[in-house]
Amino acid sequence: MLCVEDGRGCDIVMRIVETEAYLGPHDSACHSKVGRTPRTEPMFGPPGRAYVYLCYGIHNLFNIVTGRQEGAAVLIRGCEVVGGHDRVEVLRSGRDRNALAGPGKVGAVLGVDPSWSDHVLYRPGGIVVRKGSPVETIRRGPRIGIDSADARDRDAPLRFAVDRSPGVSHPGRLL
DNA sequence: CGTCAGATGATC
DNA sequence: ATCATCTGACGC
Repeated sequence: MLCVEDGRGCDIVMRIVETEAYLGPHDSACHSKVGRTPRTEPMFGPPGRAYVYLCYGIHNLFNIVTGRQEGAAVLIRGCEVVGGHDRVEVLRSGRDRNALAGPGKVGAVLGVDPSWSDHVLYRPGGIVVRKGSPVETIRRGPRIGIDSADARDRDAPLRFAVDRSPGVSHPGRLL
């Protein structure tokens, strides 16, 4: 679960339904492959924090840093909005009420930009990650949009999605 | 259903 | 030059 606490009683709550794993410098699809730079530095920091970057000059993609100092992170690719719909609807152009299928949409609703990198996600305030309920079926498949990676990394099934959730992008590319 | 172009800007 | 995307426009 992902909670946005704007401090005005209009919090947004969303269920994470699609993710991708980026394993570290040895993963040719992972940003940390270039080593420590101003942009990738957050990935080498402590886990449980955010890594946000601007993608294609338009979309801010939201990641959760996972490894200790290893440059690993999880990209949040899809969510279902379960609370604060009124707040969200204004921000979205899509028609499906609570489905945020695609990392750019998730980032837009979260209202993040790269200045959110390093934000602590396990304490109240701003954006908080909470434990959700167990899920019936999780499907997996290759990651999306990483064609320039080595074939081995490109084909690795490191994308995970809740079966039949409307918040999952590219459902046809799951195994 | 599929593919494709264009928008758009930080990065190294 | 590259790029972890989205949308709308096509064609089948």
